[in-house]
Amino acid sequence: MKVAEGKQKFIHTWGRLGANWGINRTMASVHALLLVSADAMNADEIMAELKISRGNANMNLRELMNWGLVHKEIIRGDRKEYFVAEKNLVKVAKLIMKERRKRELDPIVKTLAELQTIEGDKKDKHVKAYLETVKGLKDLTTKADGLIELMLKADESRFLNLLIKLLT
Amino acid sequence: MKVAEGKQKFIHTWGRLGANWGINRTMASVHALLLVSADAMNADEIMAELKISRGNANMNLRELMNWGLVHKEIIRGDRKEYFVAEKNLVKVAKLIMKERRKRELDPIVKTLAELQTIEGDKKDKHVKAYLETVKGLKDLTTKADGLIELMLKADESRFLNLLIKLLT
DNA sequence: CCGTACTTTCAATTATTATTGAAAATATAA
DNA sequence: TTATATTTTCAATAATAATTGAAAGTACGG
Repeated sequence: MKVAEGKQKFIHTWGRLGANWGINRTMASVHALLLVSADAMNADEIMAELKISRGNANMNLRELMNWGLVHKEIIRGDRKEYFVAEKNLVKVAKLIMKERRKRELDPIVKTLAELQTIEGDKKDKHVKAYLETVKGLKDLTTKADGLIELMLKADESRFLNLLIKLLT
Repeated sequence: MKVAEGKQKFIHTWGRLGANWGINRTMASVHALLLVSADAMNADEIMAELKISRGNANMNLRELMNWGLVHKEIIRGDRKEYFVAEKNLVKVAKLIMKERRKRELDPIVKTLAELQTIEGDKKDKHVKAYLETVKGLKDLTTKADGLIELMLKADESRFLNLLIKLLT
């Protein structure tokens, strides 16, 4: 396989991956393109490479910057803005985890706590089924939150060592 | 808050959660409804409760069964089919992880291995950037796969102990 | 076997989400 | 400041995904 073909496939694969994870397909493609590019790229280059409109490129680049996955780079004597992706994929994974935790997990933990405060006969099987499910899910999200916290804090080698230890 | 209201909100919350995770909103709602219901429900009851069509209910129930999250229950002397959700949320989380690993992670690991086999000068910075990203992502997915494996294998208490140990 | 109650399928429709492109806003260099 | 290059916005449009509902398919009890 040639490099150009590999890049194409990589962009496609990452795009599909993103779509399964609540990330817009184009945003994931732009990210993939910048990840496999040696140099910073400007909007026109990205538009040409991915065959997308200026508005689309702009919007998705902004969103990638909001996630902290991409940043602007100024090149002296060039009016255009250039974009670079964070290439350390461990950092990338952590940024994504952090963002999703903030956007999704935190609000859910809060909602579940509210949902536990209902009036009604705790002996009634319907009330019981409800409360057990809500409690179970709250416990689970709390645990997931702890795991994410751990992954975000732990440095890579420690985390790897841990994994190895536990898998053997 | 009354139980009925709590149920409504729970179904809504779980539905939104699912949508962020590549699971169709209605499928998540049906799942939520069965999770908080004390008794098995038939198609008509589910349709009425969620205000969805028969076709929609049928399709999403089938998908939930494919995931192993819901199963049919036969009630003697009743021609209707009844549905029950697995209520143990740790089991539920494991089933979801298993299914998503199968559907997404496995194919990606395979693709990334292919993408590493390119022709070209490994000294060239473009080739280098490409290979480093692909390798980085492969390492990451392999690690993620190991973590999932661990979570699926480890019994709950061991996993909890581990977490506690590491968080303190 | 029937007749009937129920389930499944899927083409057509509706709802949702993503994308375009051109106008407005902004920034740069002279 | 002004002329111009570049970026941003957003209403209109296109693409995608979910939903309906009625017809076809199944299976149960007699």
